[in-house]
Amino acid sequence: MNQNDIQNFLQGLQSQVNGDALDEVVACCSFIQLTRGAKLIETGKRHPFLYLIVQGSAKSYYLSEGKEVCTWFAFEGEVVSTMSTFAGHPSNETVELLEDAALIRIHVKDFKALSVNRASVARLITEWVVEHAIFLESLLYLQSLPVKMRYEHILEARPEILQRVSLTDLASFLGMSRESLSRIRSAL
Amino acid sequence: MNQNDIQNFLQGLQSQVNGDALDEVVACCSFIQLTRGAKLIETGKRHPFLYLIVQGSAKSYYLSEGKEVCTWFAFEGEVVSTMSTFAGHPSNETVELLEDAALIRIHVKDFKALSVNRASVARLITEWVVEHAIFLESLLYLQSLPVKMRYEHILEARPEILQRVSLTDLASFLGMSRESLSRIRSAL
DNA sequence: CGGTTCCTTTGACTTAAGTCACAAAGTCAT
DNA sequence: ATGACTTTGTGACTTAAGTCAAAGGAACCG
Repeated sequence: MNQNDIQNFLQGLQSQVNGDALDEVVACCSFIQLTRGAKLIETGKRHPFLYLIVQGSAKSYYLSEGKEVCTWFAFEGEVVSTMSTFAGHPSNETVELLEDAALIRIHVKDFKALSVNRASVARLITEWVVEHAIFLESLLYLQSLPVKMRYEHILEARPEILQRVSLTDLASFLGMSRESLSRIRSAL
Repeated sequence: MNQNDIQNFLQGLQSQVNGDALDEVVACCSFIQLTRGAKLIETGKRHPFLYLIVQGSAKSYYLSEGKEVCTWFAFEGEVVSTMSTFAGHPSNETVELLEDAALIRIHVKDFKALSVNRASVARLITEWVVEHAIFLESLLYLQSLPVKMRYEHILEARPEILQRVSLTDLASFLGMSRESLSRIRSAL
């Protein structure tokens, strides 16, 4: 994947960054390929990159009393980052690839620097962050439901997750035991 | 509270908005006073204002199966908004005053318009949203704990909440029944 | 191909937290 | 104060969901 491919991919995401600003964004992108299990972001470390998934999938999780608590999954076309990356804090979460993946990596510092002079880039950043915050609100809502309804909700809202994620990771994401998820699923 | 007072209050918040940009921000602020129970934002409505609490407190909640689920409390010096306000969507939540309050109201449209030419305002917006997103992450973590630990955590992290919020609202915020909270509390 | 190992299913039992019901204590207006 | 209303506390019981344990399946490797 070269600069041109990256540019096309970014354009496909329908952002409002165009023309010169887009060229400048592309200039802080690089294309990388990593294998299943690779960690994009690690708990406790500052991590200066954002990623865009071209191909593959990832999960984010933190450890609570030794157990993985999965907070989200990401697939093709989605932005992978944690709020810590934007804030410049050490990350609370680990982001790990579920499959071999092709990614566009963006250096946050460069990207933020661009936003100073390019209002369209600043807007893009705000838009991503607002979107992520709304997503987090939806997760809180999800967790407030009884477990069976959590599954039904995700079955409805993000059926693709069920195809690509292990029962163990999905159960952790839904905040229930693997056994409970297995039972809910077998009861159709 | 006049323009000058507003300016001083904003400066006290230590933002990086200064000089002319600050004057422009102040120009889209107005000062209002409302009584306990007033609703700053209502579920299902678009709401074009942000609020800064000068004096008083507020809670945000949504209804789930007829019951209030409280998502946060805000006190003096805090920004009150929902992500829907930033995104321009109808709100998922209702924000209601817990006490009579003095507030600075900011028109989001004006504020956003300012951010186009004032990078410092754009940064401030992003900063607020990032902060809110990190806060939402902490709520998700809170909800993943067993109920007793949730109470202990809040006792540790935000003891002022316990003084100013009813047991009913606190229980709803902590995702447990009033009875459970009452028992946890009486067991010290 | 057979043997590890990992992932999922199923069953029996436990437990954390909720519900229901009622009592006690506060708050407020007349 | 007195009574009406709201908020908080306690007890008995129920239930949703977790834990533990064992057994099938699928995928992985020499």
